[in-house]
Amino acid sequence: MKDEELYDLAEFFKVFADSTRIKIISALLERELCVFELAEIVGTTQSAISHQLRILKQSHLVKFRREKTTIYYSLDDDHIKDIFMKGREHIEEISL
Amino acid sequence: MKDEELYDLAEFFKVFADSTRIKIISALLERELCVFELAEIVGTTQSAISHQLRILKQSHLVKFRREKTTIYYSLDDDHIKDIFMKGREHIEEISL
DNA sequence: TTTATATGTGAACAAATATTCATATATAAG
DNA sequence: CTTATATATGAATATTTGTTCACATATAAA
Repeated sequence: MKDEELYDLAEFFKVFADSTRIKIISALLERELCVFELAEIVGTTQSAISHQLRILKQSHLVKFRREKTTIYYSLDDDHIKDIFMKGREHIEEISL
Repeated sequence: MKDEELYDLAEFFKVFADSTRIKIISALLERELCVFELAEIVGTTQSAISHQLRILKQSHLVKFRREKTTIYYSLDDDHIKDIFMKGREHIEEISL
């Protein structure tokens, strides 16, 4: 595998490697949510969420739809859930 | 899911989120390797590899066995390969 | 015990990154 | 056009993190 591909792969995993973003992903596993709701659930500011959503969009982890002034975000891809779950499994197993 | 679990999950993904470590993981998908070999393959110093291997050990991503003065590292868990592969699939799909 | 080889580690520096704050933009309603 | 609401963004700051360098440790052979 080429160095460049491996670099991109590391960049991709960086997106999961932050607790704010992983909380956003976790919340979106349940249902689509707007920025305001995400801020409440995650427990941070609207601005912080918006910054992180930009990263999640750029990495194609979330998609969104607009409804009047509200923008609803949801997970873009089934791989996201798969990877999230595999991570959970690993953590469960090592803590047995 | 609890905040603490989500925090741990983000910590876990941080391990994949660095190009040196992902190169180490990629190399170990093929076969077990010693520190010196890893340094050559990855293209960095023995010290840098050793530092990163410590992180990989702490996260239970690699295991090792000693043979005289040489220490051979290998992947510890099938989840590692699964997660690696899912990441690859995602990247392939978004670049189509 | 001395020497050689392989690996581990602490401190320091540089680079990357998340949040905060203030402000900007976008959409819809009046 | 003005106002209200929801979201986005730029700059600054603080924190985290990876590598380098020098040195320490571990194992085995002489």
